[in-house]
Amino acid sequence: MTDKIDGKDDAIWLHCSNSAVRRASRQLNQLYEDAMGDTGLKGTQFSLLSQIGFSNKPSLKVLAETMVMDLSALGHTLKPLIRDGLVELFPDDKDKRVKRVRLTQAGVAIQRDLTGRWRIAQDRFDAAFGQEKSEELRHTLAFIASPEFAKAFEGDA
Amino acid sequence: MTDKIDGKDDAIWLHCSNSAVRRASRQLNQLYEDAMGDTGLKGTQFSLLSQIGFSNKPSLKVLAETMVMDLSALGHTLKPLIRDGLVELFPDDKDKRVKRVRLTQAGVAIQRDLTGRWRIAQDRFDAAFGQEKSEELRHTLAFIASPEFAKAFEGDA
DNA sequence: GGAATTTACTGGCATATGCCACCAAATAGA
DNA sequence: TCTATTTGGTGGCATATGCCAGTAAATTCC
Repeated sequence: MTDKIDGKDDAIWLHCSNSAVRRASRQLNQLYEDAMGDTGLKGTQFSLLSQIGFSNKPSLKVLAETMVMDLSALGHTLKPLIRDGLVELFPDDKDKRVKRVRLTQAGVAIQRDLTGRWRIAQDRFDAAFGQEKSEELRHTLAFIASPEFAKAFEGDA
Repeated sequence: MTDKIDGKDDAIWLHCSNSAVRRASRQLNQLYEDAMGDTGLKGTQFSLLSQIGFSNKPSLKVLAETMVMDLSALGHTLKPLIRDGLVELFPDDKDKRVKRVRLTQAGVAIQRDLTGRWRIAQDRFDAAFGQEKSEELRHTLAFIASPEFAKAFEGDA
C-alpha cells in the first residue's frame, strides 16, 4: 500500500499537525524575509531582538523558556547577533551562573528599523488572511506553545 | 523606551504571525519527537518519508515545491536519509537533469513503524486541542502554505 | 562546613533550511 | 544547427535548533 493510486493522493500535512505547522512556517519565513529582506537579518533574529527589547534584561534561561527554545539553541542563535554587536551578555549581580541579555545601542537602532519593515509584512499577512483571523491564529499558536498545552498533551493519562 | 515597565510586558509572537508559527513549531517538534523519539529519527524526517511514500517517485523539484522547501534544502535534508539507506535517488528516463526519489524497502519499513508512533502523538494533539479544531487548523496552515496565499500576500498591490 | 545534587551555561556534533555560485541538460530563438 | 536562456541539481557557507557532555556556581543534606 506504499504507493497509492498515482499522483498527489494525500499529504502528510493534512494529517500531521506538526508537519502542517512546520510547512506553514517555511512559507511565512519566506514571505516575511522577502518583505524585510535587505538588512541581511533573518526573521528569527528579528523575533529575538524584539523579544529582548520587550523584556527587561532577561537571563538566557528565562529568554529561552519564553521563546520556547532550547537554552543551548538560544546561545547558538545569539552568537551572530553578539558578534555583530547588536546584543550583549552581562553577568547577574546575585547569581554568578546567570547571564543576562540586552540590546546594544546598535541593536536598538536595528530593531527599530526592522520593526518598520516587519510591519509591512505583517500588514500584508493581515490583509491576505484577515485581521481578526490573524489575531485569533496568533492566540491559538500561543496556546499551542504554552506549557499548559504541553501538559495537556503529555500529562493527561 | 527600550526597557518597558518591568517584566513580561508584551511578546513578539502576539503581534507577529511569523514568530508565532515558529514558536509553536518548536513546541510541537518537541512534543512529537518526545512521543516518537527513540527511533532516532526527527519529525521532519518522518514528514519527508511519509510524503515520499504518499507521492509517486517525485522529482526533487516537485517534492521540494510540495513541501514548500528550497530545493537545495531538500537535497541537504535527504542526505542523512540516503546515507542511512531509507531513501534513494534515481534518474528520470526522459530528462537526464531530473532525479526522482523513492523509499527503499528499509525506508518503507521504518516509515510504517514511525507512523504508528506518530499516530500516538497526533492523537494526543487532537485530544488536547480538539479533533475538529485540529483538522481546521491543519487546513488553515495548508492555506497559509499555499501558492495562492503567497500570491495574495505579495501580489495584491 | 563539606559532599551530593541541582542549576545555568558552553561547546561539540548533527539535522533543518536557505542563498548563491556553478554545472549539465533541455529548450527557445535566429 | 548553433547559441542564449531556462531548468533541475549539487556543493559551500551561514543561520536555526536540539541533544549531550562537561563546568562552575548555588543549594540541599548530613
